[in-house]
Amino acid sequence: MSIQEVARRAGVSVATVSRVFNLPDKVAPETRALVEQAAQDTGYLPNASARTLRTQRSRALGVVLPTLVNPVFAECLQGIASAASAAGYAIVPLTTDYRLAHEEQAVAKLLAGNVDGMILVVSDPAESSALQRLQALGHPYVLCYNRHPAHPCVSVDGEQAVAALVGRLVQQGHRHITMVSGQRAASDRAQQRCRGYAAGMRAAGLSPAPVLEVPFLEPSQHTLIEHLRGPHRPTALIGSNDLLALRCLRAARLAGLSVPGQLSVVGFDGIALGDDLSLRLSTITQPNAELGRQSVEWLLQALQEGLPPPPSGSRSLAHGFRVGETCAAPDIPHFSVEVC
Amino acid sequence: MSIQEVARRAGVSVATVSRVFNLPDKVAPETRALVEQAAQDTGYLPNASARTLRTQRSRALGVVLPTLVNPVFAECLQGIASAASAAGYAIVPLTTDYRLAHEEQAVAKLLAGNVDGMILVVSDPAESSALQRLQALGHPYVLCYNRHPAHPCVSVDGEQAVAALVGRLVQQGHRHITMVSGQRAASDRAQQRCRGYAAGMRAAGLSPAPVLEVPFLEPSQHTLIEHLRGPHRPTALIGSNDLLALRCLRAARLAGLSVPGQLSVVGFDGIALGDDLSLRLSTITQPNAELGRQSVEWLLQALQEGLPPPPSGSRSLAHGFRVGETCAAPDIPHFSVEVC
DNA sequence: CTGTTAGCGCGTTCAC
DNA sequence: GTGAACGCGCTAACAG
Repeated sequence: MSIQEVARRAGVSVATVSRVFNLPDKVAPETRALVEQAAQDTGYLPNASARTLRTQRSRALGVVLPTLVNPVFAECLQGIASAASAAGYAIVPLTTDYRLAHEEQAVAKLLAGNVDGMILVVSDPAESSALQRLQALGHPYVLCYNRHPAHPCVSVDGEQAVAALVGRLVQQGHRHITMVSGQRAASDRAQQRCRGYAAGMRAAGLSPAPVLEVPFLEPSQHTLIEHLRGPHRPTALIGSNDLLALRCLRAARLAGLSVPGQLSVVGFDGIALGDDLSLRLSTITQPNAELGRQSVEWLLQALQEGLPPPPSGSRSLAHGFRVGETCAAPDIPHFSVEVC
Repeated sequence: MSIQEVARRAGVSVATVSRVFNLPDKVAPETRALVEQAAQDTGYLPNASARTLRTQRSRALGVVLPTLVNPVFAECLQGIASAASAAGYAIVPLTTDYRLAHEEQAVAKLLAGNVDGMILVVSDPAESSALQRLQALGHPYVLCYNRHPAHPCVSVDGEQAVAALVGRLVQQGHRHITMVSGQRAASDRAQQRCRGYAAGMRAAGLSPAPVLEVPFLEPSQHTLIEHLRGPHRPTALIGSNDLLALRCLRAARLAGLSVPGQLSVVGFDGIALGDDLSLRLSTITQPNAELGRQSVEWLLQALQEGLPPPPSGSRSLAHGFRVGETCAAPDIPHFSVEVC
């Protein structure tokens, strides 16, 4: 079922068949009908590889993500997938499991795979050799979630969001707020959120506590519980992402603390699942699917214009705040008593 | 950076360059080194489309899933992705949003996209015209999660799993158990699980209650809460999937029932997130990533052998049971008193 | 409006 | 062990 066969059956040349599929109005209605009929009969579908080889466009986008197991990225990929699909593009996702080496491999594979462009979530744009390669090659790409002045990014300002959140918590009566993060410097996002925490605390006239680092990949509540039982027990915990916030909630329970009475917990990400929990997770929400969608749209637009998306076109999407049920004024402001 | 360029720089013919990449031992070590050097210098990567066009193999697998937002499928896709990647295959995922029409479109797109084979999760194999098409074409594919004698499937026996679960609940003292499902007949999986419920109840000498259908896509607790406040309040709820179970948990809270004291809740799927909740979700676990992995392996093996995976090769993977913290013996067996 | 033809980059016979 | 040449299926110039 090649174009040849269809041409033969329709009694026309291959060029005409090609036109019917690519420039339909350049062909007479009658012949077009003829060709379409023949195509129907044979179940003909233009061969993507041949078309790609000839046009040098694959209509495929590469996507590089840390993992699909974190719903944030699954939601984002869903946004990417539907936007791409709507535009007639296929996507080729590759996950890195947060490993730097995998980032490079992924980019190499996609480059060899003839994708027209790539959307990636890297752990840290500043450290990524894969990105340098892309940039050097002039290959079109957009970063998603990442923020860096030298790269085209679609992201949310996590620093400002967390700073604002801290202000909100302070206004609610919280004074002892701990930031909980995954492995230090694991990602630029985590770093930015931690910076926002520090900035927010200082803006409120409080001194930032050290960031509590917990192993993100293995599910260990140990560090958290210890911290919650320690002498400097906070009244609020900010999870650097929603998955960490969930872990905080569990740690609170294991430590015998009531939420949000004795301990408030707030996350960051706005995964859909958080809204369906027994206690709806309070969190800073990101428009995850929309981040993906806009990345696709920008990338496709750039492809059409023939040059890679410029860093100067980077955009920040607005975050939101889901009030939820895991955050409230502290029951007994046991520390603020001293302050007053 | 085509094969031509490399050949020129290495002072050999294109055929030799090709051999270096495909049949390395068919070329003299010295010339090979020469070519490899030239390839390094130019950053040459064999063009995937040209190779596909020539060999009629794309080394790409299509994947059709309902959605990525349900972690079950995200976990499965992760398994598919890593297995495929390890074998040197790319994947092209397409989501259907549980829409039958999208299933056909997805299959059509993948067919046109020259994938070597497909892995799909359809809503119901018996009703799927997309599958018929695949089968008629003799195109290699494997169903994942679905179960149907006429198709090659990698799945878990949900019917038996739920039946066993009911037995377990009864043994714990539960007599009034309600099955909670999404839109009726939404999927063969849901149907099988409901059958398992009925079978389990009858095996325990109890009469199955009508399945409680709740709108799965919109988050509405209304139906559930009403049921929990009704005269025939059950002591245990079985969610047809983990997301529904989470909703049950929330409904319990809104209805003022304690879990697992007044109400036990058990899910089905074993999503990773369930294990990280304040109350660890009790659930029937499926090896989601493994389901994906095995689908890939079977499919690739079949591709190598040159014929589509046969329905007779279908395999059931073992399920597990996560004890969790949302299921226990009923506090006050208020109904079973009458029974005794 | 339609047909002829030349490659896109590669793998694979065949000679040598 | 290596090279020359053909064709995978398609699109884009160019003729007509």
